[in-house]
Amino acid sequence: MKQPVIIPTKAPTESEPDSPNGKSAGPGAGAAAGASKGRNRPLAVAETIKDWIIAQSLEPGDRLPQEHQLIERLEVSKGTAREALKVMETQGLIRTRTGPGGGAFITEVSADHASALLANHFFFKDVSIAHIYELRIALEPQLVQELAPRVTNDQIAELRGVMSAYTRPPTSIEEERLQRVAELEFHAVLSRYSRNPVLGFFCGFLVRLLKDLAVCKRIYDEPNPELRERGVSYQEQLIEAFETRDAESARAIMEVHMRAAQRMMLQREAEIAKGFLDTDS
Amino acid sequence: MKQPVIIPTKAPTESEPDSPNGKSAGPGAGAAAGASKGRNRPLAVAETIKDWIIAQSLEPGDRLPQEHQLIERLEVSKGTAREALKVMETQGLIRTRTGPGGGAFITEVSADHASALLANHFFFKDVSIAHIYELRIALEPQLVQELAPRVTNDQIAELRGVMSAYTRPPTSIEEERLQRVAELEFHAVLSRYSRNPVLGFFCGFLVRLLKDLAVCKRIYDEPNPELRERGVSYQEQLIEAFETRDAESARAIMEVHMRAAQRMMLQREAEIAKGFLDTDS
DNA sequence: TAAGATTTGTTCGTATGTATC
DNA sequence: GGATACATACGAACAAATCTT
Repeated sequence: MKQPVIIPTKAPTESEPDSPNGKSAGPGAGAAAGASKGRNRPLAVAETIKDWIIAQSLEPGDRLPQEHQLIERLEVSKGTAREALKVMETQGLIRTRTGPGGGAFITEVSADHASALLANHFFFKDVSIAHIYELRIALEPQLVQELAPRVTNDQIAELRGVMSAYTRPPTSIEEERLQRVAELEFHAVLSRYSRNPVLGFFCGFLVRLLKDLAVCKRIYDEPNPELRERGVSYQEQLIEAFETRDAESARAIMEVHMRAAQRMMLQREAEIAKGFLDTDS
Repeated sequence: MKQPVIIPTKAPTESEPDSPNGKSAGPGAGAAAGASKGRNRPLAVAETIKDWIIAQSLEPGDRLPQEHQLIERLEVSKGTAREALKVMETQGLIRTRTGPGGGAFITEVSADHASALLANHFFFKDVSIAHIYELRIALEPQLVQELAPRVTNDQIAELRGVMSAYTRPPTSIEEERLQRVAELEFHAVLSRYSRNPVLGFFCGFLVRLLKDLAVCKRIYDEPNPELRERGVSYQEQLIEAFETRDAESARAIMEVHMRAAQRMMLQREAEIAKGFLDTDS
């Protein structure tokens, strides 16, 4: 029983009234409503198509009308229709295929795609390691607490599989870096198991943000055997708690783990910052 | 000191993973160089333009080259260039203006825009009131705890202004609904004050999600004087805690408030569901 | 107020690449 | 390999918006 909870709606267009001229109406205003004739911008066309999707309760996998049919029914040119489809493709709502039987198909917006779009929002902001860990400490214990009572044996096996990538000490710097990434993958997998889609997405996004940030700041460039060992130890404890379906202890383990990781990451960040000051310009 | 923390990244396309050039790629390098003819998709063009932005450290407000210049330098047709710009506009990275001195300008991706894009990801998922409140309980107390010691008098005044919209009992059903929305606005404003951009965004997004969901489920359609009074009372207490810069009590107040609101929303949700079962087919 | 310049926005006709049969 | 159906790409001409004079 699919329930579309959110009305997609809403183009970003007219956000800021920073231009003080009281220009009114124009094609920009209420374009989406009466898209039958005349002023049709691609965004309005995209909204109209979305309305169709909602009205007809189309689901992922369903196909949209063909390009030339869209052009007919929307009374727009090919270029405009293409731009509208491009908008929807960028939003992750459709995918197009060429060839017979091809066309635009509705797709679920994957977490990956949504993360990439969301990451743009933080591009010009100053996100720090501290910010991310503040949230991981608040959310990941909650995540494993809810997971523990209902985690399946298959899931536990998958987690063990991820862990197997870094149970052995690394033999090279490159392997060290890969192990760090795999360690983060453990948490990414955890977040995918969440029954709360929002919680799962938030946790997964934080991991992604951390990965970008860590790589960007080269925090993973140098070995840190202590962090690795403690990380593995905590994750093994967590698996044990999962096996006994012990929610409370899973939560406690994750909380301790997160706080320890936070301390170490911040310390490392500070060291690197100092290093830059010493050696750099 | 702006620090771009994230590599912007990532088209969803599955076809051609172009050259894995790092962030230090020059303007010339990239997709356009190799494929002057034939193989140039708008997405690749958009990525190339993003690479330019990074390489030249362009910031919000800066202007991109004009359309015809892009066409020249990228060796693509007008339609393709336009589609590429449309992609970036959809992602919220640029805004275009017509007329002399017009063109494509780099913009920060607003929280509103990012929220709208992210909401698409949850469109086909079953997000419930319970899911949202689980996260609000985890995050909003954290938010006000960090806010309390450093909240400004202006901010307190703004919060009072928002509250003034619903301190009086509503005189009509319509006013009742507007008051509920204003009450949510209180939390949206709070989230904007956060020094942690990720925490702020998460809290704001939850409010948005809740608003859509509540409207969708008609939870706000019927009066609920108890919820209103308790909400106002809690918010007044919170303002008091802000005035004394008491972080701990701000956190405690918000936690109690969130749990109370959760109980009431879930109860209301259940009632409505029952009502549907009774009256509906 | 009005005309002109500049730049994006839209449309159309046509050609080409690509996947299926 | 050929035919078909479909998206993808190109370029010229026109329309609309906005700034300047």
